[in-house]
Amino acid sequence: MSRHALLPDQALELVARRFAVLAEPMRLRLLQALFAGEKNVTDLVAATDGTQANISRHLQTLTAAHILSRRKEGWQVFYRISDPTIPKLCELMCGSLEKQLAKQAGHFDRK
Amino acid sequence: MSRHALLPDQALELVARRFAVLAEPMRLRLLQALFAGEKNVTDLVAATDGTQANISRHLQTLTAAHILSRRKEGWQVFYRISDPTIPKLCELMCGSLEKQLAKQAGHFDRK
DNA sequence: ATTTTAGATGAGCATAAACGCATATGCTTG
DNA sequence: CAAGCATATGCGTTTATGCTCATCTAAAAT
Repeated sequence: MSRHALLPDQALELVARRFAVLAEPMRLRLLQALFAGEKNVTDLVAATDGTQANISRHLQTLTAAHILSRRKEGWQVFYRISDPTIPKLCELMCGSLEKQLAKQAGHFDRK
Repeated sequence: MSRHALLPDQALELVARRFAVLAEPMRLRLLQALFAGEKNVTDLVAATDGTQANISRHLQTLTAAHILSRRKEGWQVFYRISDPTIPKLCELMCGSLEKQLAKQAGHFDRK
């Protein structure tokens, strides 16, 4: 058994779908806001400067992907990051991007 | 200075765009094929069971994102993974998915 | 030089998803 | 039970992107 068996099509579809959930600036803004901890929808709308309708949809998307979890309290709904690998994933991605940009920037500095 | 400053909109756009590149089953198939090492286009077409035109486009996308690098040798073009964080990223993502699916499966086992 | 083979690219179509607007649901309090 | 606030959702429009078919470029061989 190889350490990295090829994933079947169906699995790749799932992985791709999960990456796609992270491939939206507004959803990344929401995740950033939630890195600090649980927040309700109104706060998230304020923090991300989006419309209530749009934020609500994105929260649904993130929750359906089991990246966020919902908790109702009174008439408010609180969301928090439920998948601990998400922050690491974002950090890795940012690191990769930074290195790449630094290299491109180097093409200008270099004399 | 906080360890996790909020990224500005423009940066989030870049991060989202980079996630989007990984959010395609065919591109993931290509990456999987390339985990084993450098390959030319014909081999990649065979390995992924796609059309030549489509594979070529996806290779462009991955190269433009600085995830792959190109090397021409005679009339062949070889591609290889140039960003070492990509495998880690995929591994993390797969792990996250596995855990999630295992949890869902548990909802059936549990008596 | 012509042919052959590997790879890239342009045009058109189809699908998916994000956004805005309006409206609906659901708690909670008076 | 009525009114009000927090959140969700239906609908239509727009934009982005993947796929196919056909054509094009470039390198190699004859």
